Amino acid sequence: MNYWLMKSEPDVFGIDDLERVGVEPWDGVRNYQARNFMRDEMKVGDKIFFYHSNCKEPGVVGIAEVASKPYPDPTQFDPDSKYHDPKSDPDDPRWMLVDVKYKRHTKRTIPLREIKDHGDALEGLQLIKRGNRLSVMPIDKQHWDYILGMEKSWNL
DNA sequence: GCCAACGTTGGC
DNA sequence: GCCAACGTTGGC
Repeated sequence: MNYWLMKSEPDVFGIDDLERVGVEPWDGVRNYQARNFMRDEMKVGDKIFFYHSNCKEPGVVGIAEVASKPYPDPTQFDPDSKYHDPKSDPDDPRWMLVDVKYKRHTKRTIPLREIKDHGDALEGLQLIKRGNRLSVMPIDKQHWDYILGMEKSWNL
């Protein structure tokens, strides 16, 4: 069992949207490192922190789960999609994705601000490394448990 | 809206 | 293969 964090902008597709649709193909990822995680390492049933980025209060807002094996991102072949990639060969697709399934909202938003305040316990967490821009990243089990524990504690 | 950090592109 | 230019991410 692997643990992940996936970012999404709530203005575009937030945790409420995921709850509404239930399962969502995680399309539009155009970063090789993030793709490699989805293509090579994700397994059905892996746990995901759903993270809101680029918004008023960035942080973990929910739990999701990997719901499919990797398969080619259809938007790469769609000329009308903003994710269209004319250089991708249909016989050897460049971009792969997995389906993501809603599990639940966290009891509260666990803000990035607060996660950073626990930097000692969360040493090595990619999310709080300098200049981090990865939209899909692995999380150590111990970090997963620690952050999950924060959803119930309102004091720092 | 600003801007630092980072990935990608393309000329050479 | 180098690296400057450019575009994007994402916190603040």
